[in-house]
Formats: sequence, structure tokens, C-alpha cells
Amino acid sequence: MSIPVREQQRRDSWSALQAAALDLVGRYGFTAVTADDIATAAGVSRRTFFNHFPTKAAALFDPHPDDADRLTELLAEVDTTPGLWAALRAVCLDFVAGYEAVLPVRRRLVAEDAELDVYHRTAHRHVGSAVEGWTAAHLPGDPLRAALLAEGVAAVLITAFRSWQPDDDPAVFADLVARGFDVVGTGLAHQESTPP
Amino acid sequence: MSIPVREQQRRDSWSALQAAALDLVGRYGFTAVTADDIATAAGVSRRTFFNHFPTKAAALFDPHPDDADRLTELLAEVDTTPGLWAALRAVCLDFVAGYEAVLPVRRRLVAEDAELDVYHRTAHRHVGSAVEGWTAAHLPGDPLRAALLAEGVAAVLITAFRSWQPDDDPAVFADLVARGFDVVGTGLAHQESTPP
DNA sequence: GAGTTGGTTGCACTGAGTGCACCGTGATCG
DNA sequence: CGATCACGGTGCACTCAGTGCAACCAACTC
Repeated sequence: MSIPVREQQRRDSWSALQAAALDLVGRYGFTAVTADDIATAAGVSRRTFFNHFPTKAAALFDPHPDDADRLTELLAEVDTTPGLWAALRAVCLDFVAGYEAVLPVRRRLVAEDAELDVYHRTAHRHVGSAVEGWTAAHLPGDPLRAALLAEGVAAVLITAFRSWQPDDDPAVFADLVARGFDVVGTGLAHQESTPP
Repeated sequence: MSIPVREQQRRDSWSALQAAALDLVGRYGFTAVTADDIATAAGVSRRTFFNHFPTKAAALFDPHPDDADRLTELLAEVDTTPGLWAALRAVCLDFVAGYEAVLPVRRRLVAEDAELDVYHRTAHRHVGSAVEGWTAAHLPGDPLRAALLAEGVAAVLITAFRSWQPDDDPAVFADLVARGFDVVGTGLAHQESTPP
């Protein structure tokens, strides 16, 4: 527990703000809640809100700094011998395991507000850009393919997120991600006919 | 020439606003240009600007209504016997042919401003959502696959857009789209090693 | 204990986006 | 043809997101 007091205070504010944002916006809707409301509910000033988040939407969707670190860690450690796509599949399935808690709230918000749908795509693209650095390092001679891998990962995650329905079990989400990775890994041009 | 005067006026305002937006923002940057500036340059009022576009970014990236119509037309007419992915490939290559004119400006704007990068993804997703209706109709028994096809198309287009460099010939863009379709169609899990 | 650093705060300001009432002209109908 | 309607444009006033700046205070450093 060697976290300095300063750092701890900072993390507390961050968490309080995101929690307040998810709570209030989840109850009253995105447009009905102001940045001021969220800050007040979190016990800080409006100005502090914008010190932590560049945007109201960011307060809802930005990943916890620890999670971002965990992703790069997973990427650094994963075994790539079965292939890059298989490695990315494993990393993402591991990564989204802790995601199920916030899934229902966020899924509903994205369905309700178009602006949030837009931002949500970028949030998944935070994952994508971390992946992009990794693929670029592993495919130095083929930047187009590296970019397609990263964008493909984001596409699978976004599709899983959108395909998951609010009355589904949160565990279904991981299954959707796995199936998405399989389909895109096999190739979107293949097996187009489904069994009856 | 059976366009009513009202409709013609409306289209004129739309085009004047988008042209002014691309011109001014291209020259002075996104944040330095206000909605008021754009409206004035287009010869209309600020209020009219927001009657046509919901957002400043929308004025730069929203597709011309005619283009949107053309896409659904292409989708309705395309031959699907070689497979859905091949059909989508053909439609997109056809569709992006007229895109090369605005490519340099938009590419530069996206690189300069993060907010525009976000919006640009939604603009490509306008294509994606049109595609989604089409794929859903062709794959009634497999909504996940239908969604993945639509999101895959958007991923290819976005990647091509981002991979295209300002000093490239605009024609290279179509080539990037074609190669993207081939890679994702074959499967991102395949042929990961590049020839030396 | 003196000085520095960094999170928090209040204040004032710009500009995006919206609701509303009004105006003028093209479309419609008796 | 004339009355009426529909609809795009406009001006005004308002809320609120987001930012720069100066100040404050508690935590860290030496």
C-alpha cells in the first residue's frame, strides 16, 4: 500500500466522479444531467470535473487508468506463437471479463443517446489504439495489415456490445466477443450461408 | 429538371454551408472557425446553419443527401451471387470513386483535431448503417454476422482513410479499400507473415 | 521550518446548440 | 385569380459545455 496521499486523492476524485456520472445519467438521462450536477454529487467543484474529464461523455466511458495499464500488460505478456489474431482474441476475452459490471448501464445509455453512441466507439478505440501500437511492432513491414487488425478488434468489440441485449446475461457478452473474433478471423467472405 | 424551387433553395443552402465549412476550417482550423463565420461566409444566418446541420462537425462530414441515395441504390442493384462480401466490396469501390475530391481536406482535418476524428468515424458509419439494413435483410437468421459485416465494411473504410497519406495520389485510396476488403474477407487470422 | 509541487476552487469568458415567435415567399385549392 | 397554407430563413434570448487564469492549501522535499 505504498500509494502517496496525493495520488490516492486524485484517484478518489476520479472514481467518485465516474460513479456519480453513471448513477445520475443512468437515472435521469444524459441531457437532463449537467456537469455541475455530477460534480456536486461527487462532492467536488465543477471545475474539478473538467480537470479529470475533457468531456461529459468521457466521465461515463473513459476507462479506469488501472484498466488501461492492465491491457498493455496483457499485450506485453501474451504468447504470439499461435498467431497475432489468436493472441488478440485471448487478450480481449481476458480484458472484458471485468467489464460486465458496467455493461447494462452503458448499453442502455448508448441506445438512448446518439452522441453517446459516437463517444462509445472512441472508447472502444482506446483499446484499438493500444492494440495498434502492439500490432505495428509485430508487423513492421505491413502497416495496412497492422491497422486492420486493430480496427478489426474494435469492430468485434463494438459489435458484441451492440448485439448484447439488456435482458441478456452479462456473461453472454464474452461469448459474443469470442464468436466475433472467430468470424472475422476466419474471414467475412467465408461460410455465408447459415445452417437452417 | 423537375426540382421544385423550395427544394432547390434548400439544397443550395446545404451545399453553400458545407463548401464554406470545408473552405474556412481547411484554412484556419476547426476551433478557430465559429458556426457564425461559416454561416456568414455561406450567406445565411447562424440559425439557418443549425437548421441544416446538428453540429459544426456535421457540416464538414455529413454526406450529401444525393450520395446517401446513391448508396442504397447501389446496394439494391448489386449482384449477390458471388457472395455478400464480394458484393459489398464492389459497391464500396464504386461508391468511393466520387470521394476523392474531398479526401485531402478531410484527411488533414481528422489528423489535426481529435473531435473530428471521432465524428469522422460516425460519418463512415452512416455507410455502415445503410449496409447494416442490407445485410440484415440478406442474413435474417444470423444477426451477429450481419452486424459484423456492416462493422467490417466501416472498419475497412476507416482504415483506408487513415492509411492514405496526404502526399499520396487520391487514386491510392481506392486501392487501399480494395486491399482492405481482401484482407478482411480472407480472414485476419490468415497469412500473418509478410514476404521479406 | 522554508520552499516547492500539485490538486482544488471561483470567476469570467467564448461559443455550441435550442426553443420560440415572426416574416416572406412558393405551393395549393376553391 | 385570390385566399390560405406550408415551409425555409431569421432574430432573440437562453442554457450549458469547455477553457484560461489566478489564488489557495495541504502534501512532499530538503
